[in-house]
Amino acid sequence: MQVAMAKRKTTPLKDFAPDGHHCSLDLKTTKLGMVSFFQDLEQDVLDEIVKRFTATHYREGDEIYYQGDPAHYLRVVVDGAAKLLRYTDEGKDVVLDILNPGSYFGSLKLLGSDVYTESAEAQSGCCILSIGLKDFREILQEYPSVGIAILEMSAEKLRSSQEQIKQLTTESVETRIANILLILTDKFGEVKEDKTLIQLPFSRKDLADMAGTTTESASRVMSNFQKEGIIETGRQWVAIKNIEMLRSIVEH
Amino acid sequence: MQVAMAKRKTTPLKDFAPDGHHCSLDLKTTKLGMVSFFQDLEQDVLDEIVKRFTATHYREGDEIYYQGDPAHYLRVVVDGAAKLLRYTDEGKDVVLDILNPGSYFGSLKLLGSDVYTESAEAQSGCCILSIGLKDFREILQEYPSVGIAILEMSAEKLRSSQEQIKQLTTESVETRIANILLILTDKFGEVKEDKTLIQLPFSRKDLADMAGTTTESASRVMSNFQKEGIIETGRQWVAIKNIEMLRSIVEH
DNA sequence: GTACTAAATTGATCTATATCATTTTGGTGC
DNA sequence: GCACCAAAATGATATAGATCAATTTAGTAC
Repeated sequence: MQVAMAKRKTTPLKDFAPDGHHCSLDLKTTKLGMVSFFQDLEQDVLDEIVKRFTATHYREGDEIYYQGDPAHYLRVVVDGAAKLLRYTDEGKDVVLDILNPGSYFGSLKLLGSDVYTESAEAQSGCCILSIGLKDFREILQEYPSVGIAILEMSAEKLRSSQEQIKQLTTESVETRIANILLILTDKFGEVKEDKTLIQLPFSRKDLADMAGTTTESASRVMSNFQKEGIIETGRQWVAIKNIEMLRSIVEH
Repeated sequence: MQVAMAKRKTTPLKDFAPDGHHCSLDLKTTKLGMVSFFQDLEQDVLDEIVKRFTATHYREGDEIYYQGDPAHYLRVVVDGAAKLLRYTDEGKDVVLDILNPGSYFGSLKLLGSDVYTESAEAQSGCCILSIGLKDFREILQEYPSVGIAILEMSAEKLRSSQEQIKQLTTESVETRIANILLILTDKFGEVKEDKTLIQLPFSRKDLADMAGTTTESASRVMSNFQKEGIIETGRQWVAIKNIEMLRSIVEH
């Protein structure tokens, strides 16, 4: 698709899960097995469970669900990235998380009904598996280990959300952004020769909405980081050149 | 204990769960039944489960556990209030939550070992039940409904934590404080003649650490609220006189 | 290569809130 | 009633980061 021979600078991001892409059953199984709450299961059990999931492909920017919608599904990212956000009345978006393959999201309201409290959107082209909550409840009852694993994952989510609260109330914008870059490197980093490319289309606005600041402030911080040789960046992409310096900004 | 006959102004807070107080078995059972993850169980099953919990009484200010400690217990507040917080290196505390009776806290790390990522402290004199994680795991395996209930409670915690993130990044200090007052009224409000007393000792510093601001700013906001007749307040206590005005501050 | 456009940058203010420094006061113990 | 003291309030000032307003530029399409 990309006739890469120009020396002209184009986006270094790969065009993953592009249009017309289809999530194969194989991919489904492999990826679902990766998700930690299924990782203890036998292969044949896993195969059975996979059948109960439906795969859907989304293009970058597609809405997966919208806050306020009735919540009937639990979802798992198998390829690409999804973003969880809250829109506020004043039009200020808050990005709660960017999910990498293996992460679950959606609802866990197994009894009674519920409504999504956040929206989900395809950050890149992505494949998402979904399962109805009734089906998932059956799985839980059959395989208690799944329940225990998901309980821990959800505790982990709470923890990282609390960490975010701490950061917002105690750290400067620069520190918060440095921290976000580290987290994204962990989740989406792809090591190139002399740098680590964050394999994810994301703009200054995304970054600002994650850090709880404005695009302008995010831009200023990123400009400085680039001047200091810590990162290399273009439109919608960032590569980390000196992760140690980022760490030292966050540490202290 | 309190020879209440003076017209002198004293703290309107009750001296609940005072020194030497002892949590009775009855209290344990009643209160534990209230906790939503046990509320579906039969009485005799509940009785069995209660036996596996240990009750401990803490005095106001006591440390329940400290961040970094190995995490072996799941706990439930049965009386009084406990505070979850993170201490930062620079000495800025962040209050993550104030827990009322019926709330659980501590660890849910059922496999492997873990370390507390926050500290817990008795906000008032309080009774706390605790159960070892191994025991709790057995309960989970025996009663799947408990697992499902706790999964939902933990999803709910995540949600309120995300709401906090939204507030921190989009709302003013005044709005955040108004919101905290509403939440505390919900959890600890006790209706008096013309006002609702928040039955909980908590200082401007606690409030500031909850709102992600400074004691001075919190104090200024509270002074204004008092001038406008929205609240009545003294040392370590607040009563709400006009909850509608608080709501309207938060709404818009 | 040229034209085009949304993303990103940069600069000049403005402002909410932090910070620093006192003073005042609520509540207790005597 | 009076003394005491930490909590709370208040005032003056500083500042990080928001806001407003242009430019510049990266990347795409042709």
